[in-house]
Amino acid sequence: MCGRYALYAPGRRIREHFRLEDELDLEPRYNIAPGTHVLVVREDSDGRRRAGLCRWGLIPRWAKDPSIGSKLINARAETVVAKPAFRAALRRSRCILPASGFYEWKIVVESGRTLKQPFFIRPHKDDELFGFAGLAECWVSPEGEIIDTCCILTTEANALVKPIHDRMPVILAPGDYDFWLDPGIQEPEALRPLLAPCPPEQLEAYPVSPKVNSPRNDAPELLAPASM
DNA sequence: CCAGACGTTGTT
DNA sequence: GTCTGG
DNA sequence: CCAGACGTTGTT
DNA sequence: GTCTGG
Repeated sequence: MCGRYALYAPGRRIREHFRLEDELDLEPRYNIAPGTHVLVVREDSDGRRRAGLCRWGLIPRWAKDPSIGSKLINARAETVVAKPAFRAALRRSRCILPASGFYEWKIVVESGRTLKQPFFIRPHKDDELFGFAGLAECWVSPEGEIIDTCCILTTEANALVKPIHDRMPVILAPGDYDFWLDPGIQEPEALRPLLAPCPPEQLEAYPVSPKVNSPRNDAPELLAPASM
């Protein structure tokens, strides 16, 4: 799955990679957790790519209780087409979440004790960026409060991630960004081929300190390789 | 038909 | 144990 | 994902 | 809003 990630690339790099119209000024983040505001790339009505912020945790339009958002942080690519909670967003409101890397926890049973060892998974190529496939939805509370929300699609783990965890985020090929964001594509089955696990050669993984467990710890040292 | 859920992950 | 918040 | 709270009443 | 279960 994808329940924690990082985005520390300079705004200039993010802009280049995602071909954004506007300047970006972002603080680097090493520990992005659900429930917080995250950067999303969308296509506006003029076909231009725009960056925005959404709360991570999708709240469907029809929800009366926004706390459902804390459960809808991921959508399974294999079943997303059929799920009422994601159906509308998949048709009309796809987005991409820029990332410098993501965390997965490996369950390690050692002398009878169960430990969860966090790993950081990043592009194998230095300075590269990930674009996670995402869905967005705008929720309006009964009092009229507007909340932009999003979630991240997940898929089966590829060969590199599998020893750590059996799920991983959908990492789009840059050549697929346009198609994924195109609001004209309303036939969800046409999007299927984009949602495969990315090639393992594009990734590298290494263990990091359990300091990352604490969602409020956002220090750059979280990226430091740790021994297991 | 209406009522009630609508999700993923991991663990048992 | 289970839900909420970050 | 993990961490941390999880409740009501009455009083300040 | 839309699907599932009764």
